Amino acid sequence: MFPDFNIFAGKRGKAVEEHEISKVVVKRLPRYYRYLGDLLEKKVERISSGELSELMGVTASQIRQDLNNFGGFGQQGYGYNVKYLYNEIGKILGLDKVYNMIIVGAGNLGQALANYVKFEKRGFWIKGIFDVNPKLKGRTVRGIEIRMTDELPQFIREHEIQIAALTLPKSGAEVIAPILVENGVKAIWNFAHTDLHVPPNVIVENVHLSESLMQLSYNLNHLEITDTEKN
Amino acid sequence: MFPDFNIFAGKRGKAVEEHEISKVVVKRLPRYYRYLGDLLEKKVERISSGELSELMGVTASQIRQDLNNFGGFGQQGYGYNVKYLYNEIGKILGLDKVYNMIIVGAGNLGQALANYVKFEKRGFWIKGIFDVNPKLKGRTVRGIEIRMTDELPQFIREHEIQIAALTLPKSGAEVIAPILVENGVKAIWNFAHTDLHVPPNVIVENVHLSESLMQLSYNLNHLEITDTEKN
DNA sequence: TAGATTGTTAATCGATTAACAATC
DNA sequence: TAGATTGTTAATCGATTAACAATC
Repeated sequence: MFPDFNIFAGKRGKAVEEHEISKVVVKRLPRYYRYLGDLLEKKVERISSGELSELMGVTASQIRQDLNNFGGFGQQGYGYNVKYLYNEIGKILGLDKVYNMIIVGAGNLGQALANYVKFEKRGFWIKGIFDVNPKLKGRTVRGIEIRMTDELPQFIREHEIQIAALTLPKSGAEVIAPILVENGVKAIWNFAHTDLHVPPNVIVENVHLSESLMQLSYNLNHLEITDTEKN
Repeated sequence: MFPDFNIFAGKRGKAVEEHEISKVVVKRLPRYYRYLGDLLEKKVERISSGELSELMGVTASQIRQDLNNFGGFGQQGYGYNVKYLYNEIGKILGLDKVYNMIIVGAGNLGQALANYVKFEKRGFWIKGIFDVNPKLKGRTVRGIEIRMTDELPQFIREHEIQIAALTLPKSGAEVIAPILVENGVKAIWNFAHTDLHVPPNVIVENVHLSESLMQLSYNLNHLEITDTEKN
């Protein structure tokens, strides 16, 4: 009754042409990916933008617009094949590839990242952990030896590291970032409380935890009047 | 030569009236706060929207528009007094208050948060750490004892906990969230890979690390053509 | 085929930038 | 006062939502 899965395979040709995708769309893709992954686990085969919109609390229009930035993944009268769409978004996000990654800063946060096994499942391989503190030298986290930061240049080159997570204090991060870039790191996942200055061909993705907590605190203090009055 | 600092004190009256501030403005406030804090440390007394815009890489217009959502903090011909503006944004963000906080999930990430001393400096006091794993019972992190989650209801009530950081796996987080809410927690800092469903008067601030890494990976794979061709 | 739902265009809404009069 | 810079209005730009023809 519903069209065969294979018909989807041919559709991708359409999407090849490149155009700049807005940041806000890119930000929503991982969430689509997560919901589709959950649906896949529940053995859901197909879903319409309407159903997905209800599930995710966004408009169906937005879902269709977002997806059509990358090509026509759906089918009129049918909706979207969950598995196919999941895989396609995975490819768009670059999750079909493998990345060599290091963690610089072996404190609690760095170790938390190192221990987060799921990253490796998604193709992000942690090849090394570095710190400035000589006391940590030689210790291991999940089998990965902690090295000193003076070994960084050689290590990055030898292991073709593309991604570095920076879980150091501000001052350390600012010293280390240029070293990473000089030796070929293409993307920095920055947990330090500072805006790193890097060449335009290097990606910086910031995770500013204290800023996130401040947003929470703002919202806690600015609940809708009707709610604050209830108390 | 420049007007006395005290003249600023009277300006706040203007800002009292309430209107809904857009999410994107609120998101920028902590960054302003960070830059102003840095300027303060450098003993900078005053700054114009033009100078700040250059420092931060945003337009002066945006800075002035953002600030004027909350009132007139500047002075024509002078600019903004750094210390005053820093304090005012702090108040807007609710950083002049004190919050009782717990961490639920004593894994690496939970411990990383517990060890992050700066939160306490900003008024976020960590009163307890909880986990489901009985092996962790009684251990301490930075002097704070790890308790079992069945103690949560009583603890939240007794210590008037307003904020809970959820550093548990998805399934645990979904079970714990309603318990937190029932017992009076007003805001959840959610690190679990799931969208929590809570009543509208409860704040949820999400930190989805894997989604952040996916954004990085997207950007790594979609650099400007000119850059990718260079290689 | 008829019904459902996409892909896409057009309308609306909101956010950013520009411009400038007000004013310190 | 004259110069500088804000606060704010108006213009532009971009993102979201609505609507519907295309089509499976």
